[in-house]
Parts: sequence; C-alpha cells; structure tokens
Amino acid sequence: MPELPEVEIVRRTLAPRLVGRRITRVEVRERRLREPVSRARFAREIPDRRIERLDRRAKYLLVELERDRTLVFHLGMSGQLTWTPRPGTPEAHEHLAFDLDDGSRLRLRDPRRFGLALLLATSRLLADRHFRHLGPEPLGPSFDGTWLAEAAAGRRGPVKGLLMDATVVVGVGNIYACEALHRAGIHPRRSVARIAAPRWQRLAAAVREVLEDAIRQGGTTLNDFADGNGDSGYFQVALAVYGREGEPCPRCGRTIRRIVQSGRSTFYCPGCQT
DNA sequence: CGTAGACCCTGCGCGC
DNA sequence: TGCGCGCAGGGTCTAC
Repeated sequence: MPELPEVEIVRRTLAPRLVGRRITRVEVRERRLREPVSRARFAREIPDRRIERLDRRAKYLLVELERDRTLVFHLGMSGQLTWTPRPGTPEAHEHLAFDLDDGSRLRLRDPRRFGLALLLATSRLLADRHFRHLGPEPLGPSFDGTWLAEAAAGRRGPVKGLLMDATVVVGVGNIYACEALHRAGIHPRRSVARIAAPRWQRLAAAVREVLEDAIRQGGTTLNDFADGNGDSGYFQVALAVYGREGEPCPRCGRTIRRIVQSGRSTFYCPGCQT
C-alpha cells in the first residue's frame, strides 16, 4: 500500500495531533510484525516521553521522542497508522496502541503484518541496519538524472528494477515506478544500459513530479490506504497506467498492458513507452 | 558482485 | 452459497 507519498501524507496528518503530546501508555496486542515487537522495551522506554517531531526517511515514519528515542514505523503493504480523539474499541488487526496525555490514541493496524515498529536511539538512527544502505530521497537535492545514470553504470537489467532499488533511490514502489516510467515515455523492460543522458534526466524529473502530484492529492487509495485521520486519498483517479490493463492510454489512446517483472505486475502503454 | 526468486501474512474478488 | 485460486501498494534473505 504505502509508498513515499502515502507515508508523507500520514506524517503530515498526524503531526498536528501528536507533536507536543506525551505518551502515557503503550499497548502491544500482537507482537508478531515483520520483526517481533519488544514488549518490555516499549513499556519501559516509551511512556512519559514527549513527542518532539515527526519525520520521514524513505517509507519509514519517524516519531522522534525526547531524550534520544525514535519510534520507527513502516506500514508494509497493509499498515494504517491513525489517530482518534478517544480510545474507542480496538479494530481487527489493531496490533499497537499508544495513549496520549490529552486522552487521544494512536493505533497501528496491519492485517498482513508486513509492517514494522521499532524503538531506536535517535543519535544512532541512520547507522541502524534499516537505514544505512538507503539511497537519496527522490524529492531531495541529490537526486537527479546524473545520479540515476551513475547508478546505472555497470548494472544490467530492466529500468523498472533500478527505480525500485532502495540503494539507488528510496520511496518508489510498484505504483509510482509504473507511473514515472509512463510519464518519461520509457518502456519498463528497457535495459538500464540502453538509456542515454537526456532520458535519465526526464526519468528523474518524472519520478519527482509523480510523487509530488500524489502528495498534493492526498496519496493513492486503492483498497485501504488511509491518512492519520482515517481519510482516503484521491490520486488513484489520476493514475495513468497502474491497474488500468485494457483501458486506453490517456496520452496516446493505445491499450494499456500488464506484464510481470520479478513477480510483480507492471502496467505500461505500448504506444508511448519505448 | 548483482540479480532473480522464495518467503513472510491476511483479505478480496472472481470463476466454477 | 461455498470453495479454491490468483492477486495485492514491501522488504529481506538465500541461491545462483
């Protein structure tokens, strides 16, 4: 579910609810996420700490607490992190709950349990194994066509794989890789060795633009994505190719195709993507 | 070294 | 109506 735009939307909608609040209590209802949640550490080190800021790195949401602790969330495929003004009744697959000092609650739901919740020392965050191998942020200053061209040098394989490699650029998942390639007019199977400098520039710009557009539209809700308030996004109506096999390409009218690459669906237009 | 495939898990929609 | 199948937005590990 959540790629960079969706995580960024969750961050922006949660920040005004959480920043400045103190966490009073932690409830671990299910510890079997992608990595086991440490009940003892969560109970010992999270309560009574104030939330100082919300940040994002790649598809990770960073809830920075006072005194050198950061609560790290990854939403996997089906995770939802939502805030409610009152505790209420736990929903199905609600694995974690954090009570705040104003009587509200932050909850993590994740039916598939591919998500992650970690408590790390803020001062050592970027050296942690989850973060140290990550490439540049696509909306940051060091990501451009030159960087993509350098990353492609000496590599083989289809360009879609390069876009989804987090050591090259973070935050781009299956939806936005397909959409960026369509905007750039590049066939997803094209070898990275057969792309010249101008196309790398166009591709980098397309990645940036599609992510920014999606953020502006509140993210993509296909089935179950919700922001921090439980609301859906709107970008799904603007998707040009993803999930649109058999429909006409909005740019050239040719019929959109679906193929499988590395076990995952790729959607593209055979007319305007070469 | 880089790349491909299996795997983790639940829910949904479809065809029969 | 019920069942089995394929499919789903991610990341990591192993085998080649």
